[in-house]
Amino acid sequence: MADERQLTRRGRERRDKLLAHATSRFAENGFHPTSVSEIVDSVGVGKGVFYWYFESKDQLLEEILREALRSLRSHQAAAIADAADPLHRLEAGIRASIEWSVANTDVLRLVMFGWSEETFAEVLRKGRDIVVTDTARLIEQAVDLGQIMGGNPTMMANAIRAIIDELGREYALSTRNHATGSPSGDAPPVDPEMVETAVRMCLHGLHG
Amino acid sequence: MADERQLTRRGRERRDKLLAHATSRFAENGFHPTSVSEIVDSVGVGKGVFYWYFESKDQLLEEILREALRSLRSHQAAAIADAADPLHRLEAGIRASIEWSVANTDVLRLVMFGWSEETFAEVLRKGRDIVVTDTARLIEQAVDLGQIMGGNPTMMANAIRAIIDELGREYALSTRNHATGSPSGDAPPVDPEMVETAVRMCLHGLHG
DNA sequence: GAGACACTTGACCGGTCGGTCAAGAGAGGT
DNA sequence: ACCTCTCTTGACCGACCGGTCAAGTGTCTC
Repeated sequence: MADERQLTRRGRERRDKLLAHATSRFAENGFHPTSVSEIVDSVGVGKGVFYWYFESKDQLLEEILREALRSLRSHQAAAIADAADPLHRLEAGIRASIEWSVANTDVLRLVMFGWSEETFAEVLRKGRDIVVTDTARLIEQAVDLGQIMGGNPTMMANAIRAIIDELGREYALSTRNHATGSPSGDAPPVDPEMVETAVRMCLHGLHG
Repeated sequence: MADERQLTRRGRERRDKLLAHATSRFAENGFHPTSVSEIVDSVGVGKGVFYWYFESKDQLLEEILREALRSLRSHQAAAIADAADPLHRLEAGIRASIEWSVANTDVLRLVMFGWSEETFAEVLRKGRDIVVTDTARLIEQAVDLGQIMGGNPTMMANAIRAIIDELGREYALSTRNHATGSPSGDAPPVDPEMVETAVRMCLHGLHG
């Protein structure tokens, strides 16, 4: 598929359906073990359709990863809009990120995979840097206001992202309950204790 | 290869060499894109040799992952032996884990991959649970002694492991400098600021 | 030197996979 | 009715991959 094709509404719907099914199949079986034939079969179309909408299997995954970043950031942006000061914005961002992680466990698995191959790791690095920069900026502001102690903002932001990613995963990858079959958005329950622990660890560490 | 074969010294050396080369090739190219032929070629032996020492490509990766856990735990155990109280043991364990991560960036990439496929994720879950339980026990002890605030020890332990894993990765996966070519143990420099940030985030969070 | 056993070789096999393409089908516009 | 452009089909292809195996070679023991 060329960079940008003129899609009709029917076309856009097909494309989205392929994206959704691919995400769910990849998450369940792994990227390489899932063949393109498997994806198109699960949607019920011929193989050519896939290559009408996507350049290649790799490019499809790259798009899934990029779209995930876009979705996460917009979720964060919406969440921190109301908060007044940097510290509260940080906390709101943390909560929003956890919510997003729990709601997108499929994508989290793909992110894990992505880090294991250079092609995708490059995409993820760029995305990660953007999110970390966002957070680091908030940390700097909070430091300037004397709300928290100083330090290397980038590293601190990375630590926060780490907690979010991994605590989210505790409920995402540990149990094997990612979307079985069709990608129906079954809102998973967010464990409040987990969220509070994550927030507390980000803000106060072990000393609570 | 059967469960346990009687290996001569030469045999054990061959096996180790295959393990090391496989780890480095997997980390550089990804697990699936790296063929068994590529591995044996890089060692300079015939393909049959691989299947003399390992049951399958999958079983090889499982062994790499299990061995990684063993190595990490023994590194941790050695580090916390001297520390007197639980809190200092925690800190020593954190430092040891970061050192290990930075010294084993190749394996870290494989761990990322492992989470993306059920077969390997199962192995990783077991390993992760062991490490988390170790840490959670220390946290409980520290809480009992009033050294830190209470909470869900398992979740807190997960948060700590998260920080370690990810901050370690900042220097492992972000830059593309994993062992190029033969797996020569080139001790990488550990950034002291990174270690201190990680320790501080684990203990005190953003509030420093 | 003969036998036993650890190890090595590399051609070979069945199967799968990503990707192509010639041939059309649908749908809108005029 | 006819053209155009989006979309769909599915057989087909070349490449490659994990794994096998019959036929060896090296090395130790007695």
